[in-house]
Amino acid sequence: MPRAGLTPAAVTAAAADLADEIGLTGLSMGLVAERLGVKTPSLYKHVPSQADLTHRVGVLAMVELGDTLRDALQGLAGRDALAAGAQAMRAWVTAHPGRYAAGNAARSSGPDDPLQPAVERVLASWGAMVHGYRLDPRQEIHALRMLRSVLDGFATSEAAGGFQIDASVDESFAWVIDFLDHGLRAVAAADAPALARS
Amino acid sequence: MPRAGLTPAAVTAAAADLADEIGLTGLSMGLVAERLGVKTPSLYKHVPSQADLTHRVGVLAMVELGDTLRDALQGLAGRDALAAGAQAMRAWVTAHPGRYAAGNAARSSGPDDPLQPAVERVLASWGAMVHGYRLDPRQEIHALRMLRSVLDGFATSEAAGGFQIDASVDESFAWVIDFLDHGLRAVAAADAPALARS
DNA sequence: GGTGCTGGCTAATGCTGATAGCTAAAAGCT
DNA sequence: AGCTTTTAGCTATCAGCATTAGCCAGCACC
Repeated sequence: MPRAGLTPAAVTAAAADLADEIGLTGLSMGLVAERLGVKTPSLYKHVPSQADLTHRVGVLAMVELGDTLRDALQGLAGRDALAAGAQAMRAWVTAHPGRYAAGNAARSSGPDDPLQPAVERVLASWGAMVHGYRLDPRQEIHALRMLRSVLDGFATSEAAGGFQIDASVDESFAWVIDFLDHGLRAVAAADAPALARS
Repeated sequence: MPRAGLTPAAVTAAAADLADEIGLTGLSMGLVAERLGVKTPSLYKHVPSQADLTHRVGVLAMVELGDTLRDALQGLAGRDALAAGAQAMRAWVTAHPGRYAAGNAARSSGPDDPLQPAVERVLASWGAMVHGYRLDPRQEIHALRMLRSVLDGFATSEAAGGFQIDASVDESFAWVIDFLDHGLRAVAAADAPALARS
């Protein structure tokens, strides 16, 4: 019997794919093993536990989301960056709901946990989207938290099938981006005099 | 040995309390039984399965959240309603994270599922908050979805300990409410001429 | 005060995560 | 090539939790 040639990364990737297909809660070691053409105990040669595996899926999710956002924001600022980043985030979460759920559920479990930098990269992208509006620095953190809340809430609600009413979700999303853009521009404009005075 | 006098509602309440304390994922039939001073199999005389129990917790959550929002919005409109409703929602979710998680995870499982009306009551409260701004009716659904996204995203992120940076979450929340209020008023003002014209 | 329902119990099953120990495939060395 | 060492995958097994079966005592109602 030839070897399957698994690696921790391969196991994580299979688990992530499976999580996207059947949901994070439905994930089991048996299904991951079956997907890889291997018996369940073999997985433990590459991954210490199921908890660790889902943690790895969460890290993978944040790394991929960070890459996606970075690519989407290349060379853009202001409204363009907001629209592109938000759309990229929504599309990625819609395509990878299981991964995203794992990423949200993951908590940092040590000083050299790769989750930390991955999350920071995502936050940095959102920060860049906000920073393009040149707000009062003291307000940036609030705007960042709002942006995060909106994007996460929208993506999560959509992925969970929460938008039942018969109205285009695409249209709603565009409306939300528009709303945020106008609002952020208004905040920036209101700050400008104060900054000029100081 | 005297009887414990359990009911489906009592079991659900115990499960909800436990979910708030240890998290929805940590919930187990054994812990619920222990909390009630009973052995595990006894629970099945009142609840058909664990899946059904968590579903009941989700329904309870939506009913309670609906009541909370209805109470908070009594006699308020516009900015006051927005602020009161948002604060009430945030406080309730922070106090009952396990219930809320169950409510979000619950999917309607039949035509006469009490989850449906409970969710609709919550949506109706959010709808009332939005309706107070007198938007173009075609935009209300988008505003409602945005409001839902923001509130859900903010509460979820806070409950998950996602706001790590050393800045007041209270302050951020107040800022967000302010942002939404100004934005919604701007949208209403932009619509007003169009409505007058028609 | 008997009778039927019903809520709680103990015992047992099945599934899933996880460990122990074996074997054979790969990798390295001479 | 042939020998040794490492290690990936296997079978067998255990442990924990959800769930079911079947028994028995408390309580309601006559």
